[in-house]
Amino acid sequence: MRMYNTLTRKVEEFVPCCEGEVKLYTCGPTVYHYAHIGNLRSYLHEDVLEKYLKYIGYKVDRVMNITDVGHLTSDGDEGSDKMVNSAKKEHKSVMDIAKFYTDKFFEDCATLNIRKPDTVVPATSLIDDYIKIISKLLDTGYAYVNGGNVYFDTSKLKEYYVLTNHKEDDLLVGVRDDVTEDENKRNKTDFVLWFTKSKFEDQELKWDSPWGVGYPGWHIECSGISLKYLGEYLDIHCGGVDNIFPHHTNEIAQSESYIGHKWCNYWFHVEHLNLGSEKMSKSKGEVLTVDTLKAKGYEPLSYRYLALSSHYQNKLEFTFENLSGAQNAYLKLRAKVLRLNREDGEVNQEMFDKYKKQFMDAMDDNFNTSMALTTVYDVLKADTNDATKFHLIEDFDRVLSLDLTKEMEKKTAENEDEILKLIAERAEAKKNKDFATADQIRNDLLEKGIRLIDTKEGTTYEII
RNA sequence: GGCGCCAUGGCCAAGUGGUAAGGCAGAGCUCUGCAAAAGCUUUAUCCCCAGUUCAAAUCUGGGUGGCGCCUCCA
Repeated sequence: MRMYNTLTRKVEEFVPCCEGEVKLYTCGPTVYHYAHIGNLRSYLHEDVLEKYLKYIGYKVDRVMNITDVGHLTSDGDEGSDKMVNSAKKEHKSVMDIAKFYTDKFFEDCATLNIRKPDTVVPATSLIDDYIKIISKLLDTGYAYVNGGNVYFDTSKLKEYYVLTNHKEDDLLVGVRDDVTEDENKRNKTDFVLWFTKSKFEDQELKWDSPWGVGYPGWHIECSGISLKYLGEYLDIHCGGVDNIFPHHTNEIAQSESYIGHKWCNYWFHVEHLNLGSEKMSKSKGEVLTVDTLKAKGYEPLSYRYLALSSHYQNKLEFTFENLSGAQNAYLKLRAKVLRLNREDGEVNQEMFDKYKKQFMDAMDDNFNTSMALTTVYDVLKADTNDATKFHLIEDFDRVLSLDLTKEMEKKTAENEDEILKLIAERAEAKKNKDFATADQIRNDLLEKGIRLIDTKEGTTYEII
């Protein structure tokens, strides 16, 4: 399997630290608002990554954090915590907010068939571990205390910008108007490990520490959680591209300074979903979520199909027009698969192996999900029996998770008897060449949201 | 200002040196009372200019356009 590694900026063969096992860490959500579909694009591709690793036989140990503390609106002294802001706005406690949005996040993931990692760790659960790491960084000279906060000293590193090509002199600090520069930093790339200069009014988010009552900086949690649950050697660390700098860069700085050797070998980053004209202003509280898609009548897995149809390293343009196209394609594909007669004979092993190889070649090539999807279409067109096709697609769906072989839920109308009676009346009318009556029945039902479908086997209906 | 990404038919999107996958939409045909569904058929020289090469969408240089990051964001 070959994958792009942000660390080396190359596509390279994946070799885990321990044979047959993969240690995978995912930067999880910050739970002070709903996850929008752009957030979910990352988790969706990470889900494919995890499932494909398992598909090719690895034992995968995956950990995800839940950021329920320490995300500041600004890194300077004026900062306030987003969790606290959210809680204030919604008149709830911080922990209530965190729980509400965490549950909602995993509910949305489930809707998109994104598997919940085995280990999910709230950032607030490991404060002692962060303190231990920070203490050692202070002891070894990688950190310093100034103005009440503990900072990481980036000048102590041989190389700080391991994930990007930045040069320190070129970095603009405070490039955004709403960010104030922290005067306590020795170097402009230094970052906070522990805050005590807090203006929080809410006591729930403060902990005692050797440096005073405060709270951890927002990079330390990922280092702490990962080191605790996955050990000192990590295989793959994933996240969205926007995490590359500064979050992941700082994680590497902290973790490697703490453990004293290389920490993570592969960095997997998912590009952004471009909301473009559909962009909804977060400040107005209009976030484009899975629920938004549902409310607009979309089948949520259409979004998964849309995401899989493009490469995770490319930006994906989201418009409802694109989603509609994906939905058409998805529903047609699913119907096609369900029409296969899975019992029509033995699986042709030669064909099975041939297409499985095609699928794996696509996925092995830096997760070319678009080609993998094309393989599904190739299977449907292949010169073999339905049983073989069905079992191939069922096999691929362990990774794609598009429910391709799952029976669609047949929605039964409450007044089904009545509808069936009308269908029979219409059939009778058609038989008598009374097409006016037949069409009248069909149109009447259509107005009530029932569409009739004529097939060779007779007429059925669907609820629109 | 710095770093980086991208540019393929109406739309989405593969392909990264050997002569343009696939899907959606559209069109035509078959089937059908009509329609729907289904099936078949069908639609491009790859932003521009120059270069390297027997051969370039694919490599190099220069443009143009779009986008991201540079202490909120996946």
